[in-house]
Amino acid sequence: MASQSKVRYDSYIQENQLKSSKRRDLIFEHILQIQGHFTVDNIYQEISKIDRGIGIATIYRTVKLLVASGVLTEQTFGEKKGWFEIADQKLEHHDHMICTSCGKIIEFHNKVIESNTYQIAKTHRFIIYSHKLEIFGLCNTCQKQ
Amino acid sequence: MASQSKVRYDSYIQENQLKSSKRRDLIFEHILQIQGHFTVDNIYQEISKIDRGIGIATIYRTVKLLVASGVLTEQTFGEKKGWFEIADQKLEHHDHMICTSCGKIIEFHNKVIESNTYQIAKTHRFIIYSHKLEIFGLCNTCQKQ
DNA sequence: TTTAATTTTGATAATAATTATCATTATTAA
DNA sequence: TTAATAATGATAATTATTATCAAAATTAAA
Repeated sequence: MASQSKVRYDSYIQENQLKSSKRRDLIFEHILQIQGHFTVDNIYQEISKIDRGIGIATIYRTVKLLVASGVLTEQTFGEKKGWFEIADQKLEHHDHMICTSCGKIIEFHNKVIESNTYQIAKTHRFIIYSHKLEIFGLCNTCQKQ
Repeated sequence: MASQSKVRYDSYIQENQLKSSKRRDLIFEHILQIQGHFTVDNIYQEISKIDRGIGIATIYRTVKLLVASGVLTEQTFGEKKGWFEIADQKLEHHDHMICTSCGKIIEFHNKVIESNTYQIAKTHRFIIYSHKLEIFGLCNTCQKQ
């Protein structure tokens, strides 16, 4: 259900006494359809086709709002720009394997890594807000070429 | 021993038929003294005090060379700029816990996480070049405030 | 040790991603 | 319908980084 994102989006707007707007709603709806990871520019290119006059600043503002409201999470994947994706719908966290040759991103989840991550934080009396494991290397397809 | 870095530095220069230079050597020697993580600007500020006329472009170039030669590794720590540190001298990889309040970086190593990382890559027939686990949150000191 | 080829350098322009500014437009509650 | 305030697009500003280029430094050869 996409409704978890919707609740987060609506609540955030309500709780911060923001006003609604057609363009922000359009961006939100569009992002919900996206599978996988994307950049601000990706969305800007796509939405520009539908809504001719939209400015990139609005995309930046909306994506920032969606991160603040918990709808999206941001990563850098070692690059110096933001990559976004829909926040985990379930409670299960996932990590990423990034192919440095073709850019493919493979998601995975590992319970052992997960529990050890929490364990090590506890040892250091560290409160976890978020965590990410990134593996860079060659995917199976690229190895063959 | 700092000699592992020295070997890497010298070999890289030799193998790429580069010329030696006083300023590059100065930056290299200076970086070897640094404990922990730093940015290009950190080094630029410090070296400027010793060598008045050095340009920031030379720092960028040298740091890039040091990464290419394996003396340094680069991370982003979720920010959109590069953070550097001396590459692991031992074979043991380490990860980072970053306090989002004070910026403190705690290093740690966990064998179970490590082996599971390699295991999951194997499952996906993925060849690992590098990997990094970052934990963001509140350090013990900041929790008390 | 002069020369010639090549690399390194600093200054600065260019680029990329993002944020800030500001006048105009849209939304909403009264 | 209006008054207050938020949202928007255009664009300037900012930050981190890379590219360009003429001058200086280095090195190998004569």
